[in-house]
Amino acid sequence: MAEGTEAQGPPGTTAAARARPAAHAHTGPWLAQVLRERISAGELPPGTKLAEQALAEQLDVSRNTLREAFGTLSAESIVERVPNRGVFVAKPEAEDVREIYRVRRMIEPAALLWGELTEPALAGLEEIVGRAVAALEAGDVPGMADANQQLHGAVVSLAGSPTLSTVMDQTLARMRLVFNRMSDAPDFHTAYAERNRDLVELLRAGRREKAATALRAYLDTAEGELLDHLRRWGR
Amino acid sequence: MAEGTEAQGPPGTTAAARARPAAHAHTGPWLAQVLRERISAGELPPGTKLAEQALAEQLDVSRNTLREAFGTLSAESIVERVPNRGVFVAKPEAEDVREIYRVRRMIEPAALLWGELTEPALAGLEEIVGRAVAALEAGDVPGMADANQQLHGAVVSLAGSPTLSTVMDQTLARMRLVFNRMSDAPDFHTAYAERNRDLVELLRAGRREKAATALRAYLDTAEGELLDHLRRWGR
DNA sequence: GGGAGTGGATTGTTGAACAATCGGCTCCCG
DNA sequence: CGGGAGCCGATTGTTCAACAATCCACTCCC
Repeated sequence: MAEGTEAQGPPGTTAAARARPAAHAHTGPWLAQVLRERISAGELPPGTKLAEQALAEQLDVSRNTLREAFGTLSAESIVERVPNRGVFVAKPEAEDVREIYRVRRMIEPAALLWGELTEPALAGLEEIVGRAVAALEAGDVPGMADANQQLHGAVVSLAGSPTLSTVMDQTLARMRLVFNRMSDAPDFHTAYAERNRDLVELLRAGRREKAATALRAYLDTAEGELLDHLRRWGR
Repeated sequence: MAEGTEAQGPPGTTAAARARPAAHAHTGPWLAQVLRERISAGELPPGTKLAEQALAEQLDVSRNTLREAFGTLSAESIVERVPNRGVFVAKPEAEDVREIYRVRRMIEPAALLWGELTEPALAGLEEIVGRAVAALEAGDVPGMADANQQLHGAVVSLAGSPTLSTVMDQTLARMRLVFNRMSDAPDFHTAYAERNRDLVELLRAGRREKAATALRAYLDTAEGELLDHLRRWGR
């Protein structure tokens, strides 16, 4: 998994320089996306220092442009900026986990209660649940994690609000950081596939309040387990 | 209200250069804040083009630093960046108003339903309502607008989540842009002071579901009126 | 009168320079 | 031998100046 999917390549004509959208258009956002992917993928684990000069020449962009990308990522809490010290890949603590779940406990049930339950949206949710169950039976843990995140993202998208979907995406990115912190990630998602299925069935039946309540309980226990594992395993 | 509160002054020794936090620490965020205030205050009305070179020398910062501030503001949807064309003060259209209310209709009632109703929080809400009523009786329209925004911000802060509070702050900033678009702002807020009072009373009585439902209805009508006025007066 | 072509202005990006600050090292002193 | 003050190198924060790419408006030609 080292080549092919990753858009490696800066503007210049040097080393690994290919597949960049265009020379004179948005290198900043492109760069931010590259870093996002590398961080989510687990290389650049939490706590890693991102030195400006080194990274700039490795990615073959100017220090200025790299700085712009840092600004974006720091606004997303994916990266932490310490004045005069540098930027580091965010290293979520217990408080960060609590904040993540505070957000999720608000916007996910809200979307269930008040979002627009169109037929295609419901079908989409069921499709995702199907994939999660398939991954479960195949023992494909990363696949389950993926499907799980997609499901919760799809739930929020019921609200029909790009703003809230963005917030949820960023929150899920922070979740990935939390998982990256725990080197031995137990199969957190195994137990949740079933819960997700029940959730979508409640939605299909139109029982929104019940679904919202169940989701809140679900998020409560998930937060608790995560905090436990963080206490025991996370440094 | 032209001097004293505004932190005018860049790094150099030139013209209006005073009261800057520190030379070698965060001019970017400081600059973003200056622009935010100028935009919210109504100078730099929606649609204004923010030319890099002109603004840079007027504020006595480098074009690079100004660019960083633009990045921040564009992430907040306060400013719109058009590639190779420049940045403009955001000019909210009907769709933007709908998006604003989609967000508010989710997170405000959610905070009412599931936020933590501490005694000091309730007292804070009541205090804001008091100020709004006072402003109403004094005919102080800007004061009412202020209190109104503060109230809704305080509602969301019941969720206890910095992330959601930030989202709400940015959403309220976009609301201010909408009002700035409508040169003849009628007394939108007059009718809402009373509704706000009822809302807080319901909360005090512990009737959260009722409060949430009322707030959603409130937001619906507010959105409708805003869209009407935008159709008739906007542009 | 309408459309292609051209010139000027503005943005996107880079590179290098300098000041400020931090961390670690050495050296001195008790 | 231990501990703290002071210095040095490395990194970050900010600015300046240059160049390429793009767009807008104007002119000119048909």
